[in-house]
Amino acid sequence: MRMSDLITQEILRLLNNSEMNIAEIQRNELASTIGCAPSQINYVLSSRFTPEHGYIIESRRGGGGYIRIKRVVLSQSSALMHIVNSIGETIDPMTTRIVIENCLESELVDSKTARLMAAAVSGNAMQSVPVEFRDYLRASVLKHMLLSLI
Amino acid sequence: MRMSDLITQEILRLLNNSEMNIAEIQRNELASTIGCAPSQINYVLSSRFTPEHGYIIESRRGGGGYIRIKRVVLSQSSALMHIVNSIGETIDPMTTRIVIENCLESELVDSKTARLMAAAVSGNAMQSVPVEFRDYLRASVLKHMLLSLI
DNA sequence: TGGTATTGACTTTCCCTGACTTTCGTGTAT
DNA sequence: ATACACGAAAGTCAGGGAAAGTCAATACCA
Repeated sequence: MRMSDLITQEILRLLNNSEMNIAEIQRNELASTIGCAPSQINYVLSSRFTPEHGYIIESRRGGGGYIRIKRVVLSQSSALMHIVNSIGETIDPMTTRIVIENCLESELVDSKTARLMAAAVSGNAMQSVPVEFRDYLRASVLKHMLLSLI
Repeated sequence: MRMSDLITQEILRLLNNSEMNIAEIQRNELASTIGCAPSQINYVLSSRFTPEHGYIIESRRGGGGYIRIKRVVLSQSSALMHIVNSIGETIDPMTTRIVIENCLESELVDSKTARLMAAAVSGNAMQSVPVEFRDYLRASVLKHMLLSLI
């Protein structure tokens, strides 16, 4: 059994025990009970509990710090998941516009949210990064925004 | 529960009990009822009740001294404009978090919108662009999103 | 042999305290 | 009245400890 699997298992166990689908851990504590390097926890989180996998992570450093893993529950959100999964590594402005309009028409988002997302990935907003990165960036930002709605 | 959270809670309670959005405390007294060093109060004030967060502090030393915390309420659009203007060419992740939390606390945006914006400018979303561009990008995206709300 | 795991060193963020400083009000001597 | 002393607040700052984050190097497979 690999360590990363043990960690994954433990986090899933915590999530299943939680009504709210929230697991809150202390990194060092979990690392020592499992017996691995603390940073291994980060590896597992960033490789298996990403937004694409349907999880949201938030954390806090310092005394009394924590890492909170939220599992996203699939319901109406499966449609959003589907859209997210349909977006590849990159996306051009035109397709982006279409995706957002589709979300609006299918009432997955309201018009205010649609405008917000459009603003976030607009050409203007991205002028500060070189052209060759923009399609990657747009895809990533768009996906993260959509997942945050779940 | 961390001390800083207790202090924060107490100040917010006082603010909510006040018609005028003003909380007046005596530093040493509050510190001793909560059970912390007096300077801890200053820490909390300077880390969580800053103008950035929408608060104004005034105080007086000596006998009968006090600390007065005022919560500022602005009209929505002017508050948003103010925030946008306060964001420079670049913005780091921590400040970003504060700005978004501030918007949330002052009810300029709802929690869903806050999450969306946070997702859009998250480190994860920006991993596709080189580090040296990220602070510029974050500032630009954030400002565009906020302006879209007006 | 190329992707996945794992580690450890280093960094950053956050919390908390205590020693010291500054400011303010008040009482007192002149 | 004036000046001064003293006590009672709040302010500042350096430092230490506790936690999480990052990253590059290495080890381990299929």
